[in-house]
Amino acid sequence: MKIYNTLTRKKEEFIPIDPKEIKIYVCGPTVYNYFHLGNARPFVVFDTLRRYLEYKGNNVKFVQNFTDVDDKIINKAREEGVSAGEISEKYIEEYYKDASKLNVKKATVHPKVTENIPEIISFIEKLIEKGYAYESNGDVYYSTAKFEGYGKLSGQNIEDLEAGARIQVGDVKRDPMDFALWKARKQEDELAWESPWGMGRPGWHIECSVMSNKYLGDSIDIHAGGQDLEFPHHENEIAQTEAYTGKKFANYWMHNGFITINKEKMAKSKGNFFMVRDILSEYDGETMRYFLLSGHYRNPIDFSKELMEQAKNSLGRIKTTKINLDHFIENADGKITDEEKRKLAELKKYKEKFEAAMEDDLNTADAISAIFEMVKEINTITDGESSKEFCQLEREALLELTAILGLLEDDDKMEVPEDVAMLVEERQQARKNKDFKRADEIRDELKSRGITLEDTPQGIRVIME
RNA sequence: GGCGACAUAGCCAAGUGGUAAGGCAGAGGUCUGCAAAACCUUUAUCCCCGGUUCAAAUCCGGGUGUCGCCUCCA
Repeated sequence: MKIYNTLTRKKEEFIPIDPKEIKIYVCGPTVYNYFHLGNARPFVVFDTLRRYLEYKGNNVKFVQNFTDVDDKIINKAREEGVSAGEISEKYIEEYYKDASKLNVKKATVHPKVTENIPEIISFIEKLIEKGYAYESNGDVYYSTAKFEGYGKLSGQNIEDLEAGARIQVGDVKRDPMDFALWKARKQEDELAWESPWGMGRPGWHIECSVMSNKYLGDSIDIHAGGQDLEFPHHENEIAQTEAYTGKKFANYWMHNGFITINKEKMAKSKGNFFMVRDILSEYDGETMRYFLLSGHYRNPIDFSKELMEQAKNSLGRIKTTKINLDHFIENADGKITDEEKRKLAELKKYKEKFEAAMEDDLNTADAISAIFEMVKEINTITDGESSKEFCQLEREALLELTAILGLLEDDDKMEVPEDVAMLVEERQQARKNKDFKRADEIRDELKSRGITLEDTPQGIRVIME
């Protein structure tokens, strides 16, 4: 598989450090609110990466943290008059709910900052010992000038960054580019822990270095996150971890592009964001997931209602094929014929195209096109005459691919309610008696309840939303 | 000021040297009591200029436009 590596700005063949266990770290959410669609993109994209690697037979250790110590959490707790812990616990729960709607699997480990304070403290102590960090008034700062490779991920150099002059120069820092590893407590009600430098809490960047190191070891295969984390967050992680271990931190750095609205980045600070929770009231999670995978992960995707409608209709085409197969399977019989075996073998070419696309830096847009080609083929070669076994095998072939993208997993077939079944029966009688007026009435009535009736040569089909 | 990304049909979107995938929407048709679904047909020389090459959407140079990072941010 080829992966575009931000570190080298090139697509590179992916070679795991230990083929028996691929190690991936993805920066997770700060849990002070529901997450918005922009936050959702890396969750979905890298979940898809994980699914593909697992589909190819790999064992993947996937770590995604929860940042449960942060100014924003503390502020929210103050606003609501509850503890920071209550806020973070609540939104961790809500994260799982929304993530599950998006078919994002749980990580192998979801570590929290609050559970790793001793590790963070000893990590910082070692950085001080090695001369990469210094204490100042109860804070601890990382000395960027000490780390030779600083800027290698983002292509920046310290002089240019300083010239940017957007960084606050404080008395406490020796250099404007230095960043906090540990922050002294400023108010009594702040979340704080005992440390060699007094009461305080970890800075933002150190947590990912520590948790990645603790759960995945000194060197990992892939570190991923949104493009906006490239600098300074990931740059700082490299500086911390490599200073600490003396080894290369991550071999591959992957960054997803932004979700935009009217071409502008969706961000909480801009106020132009849509919570996944809110979008779910209008579109299901799979539609959102499809939407997020319909373009290449490194390109921006513009969010709008119109595009969500397109996504819904597109995904609907794939779903319909599955529903059609289900219907054939229910009404068909028999073993696969030789002719059908030949046709089934033809479907392999779409699987090959799908894999080739995924191998090429996770090109989900191209992979989806392979699914559509397969869908068309299945629609063409399947009818009421097809054997049951053939239909079942086609269904498997289709769902094998959609599962890699985390789509078509909502398989909860709803039971047709008694009253609906009776209306359907009445309509069938009406049609038999050529009372099409009554038949259409019933169909319209059910339609208004979100139930679609379709007459097929194999009998009536009831589709419920 | 420094660093970077993008520009393909009405819309979305692949394609990084060999003559434009796929989807949505639209139009026409087949099928159907009518619908739906499905199938068939139909819609582009790839922002502009110049260069390299037998050959460029694809490489190089220059422009124009849009966006992002450098500050919390996925």
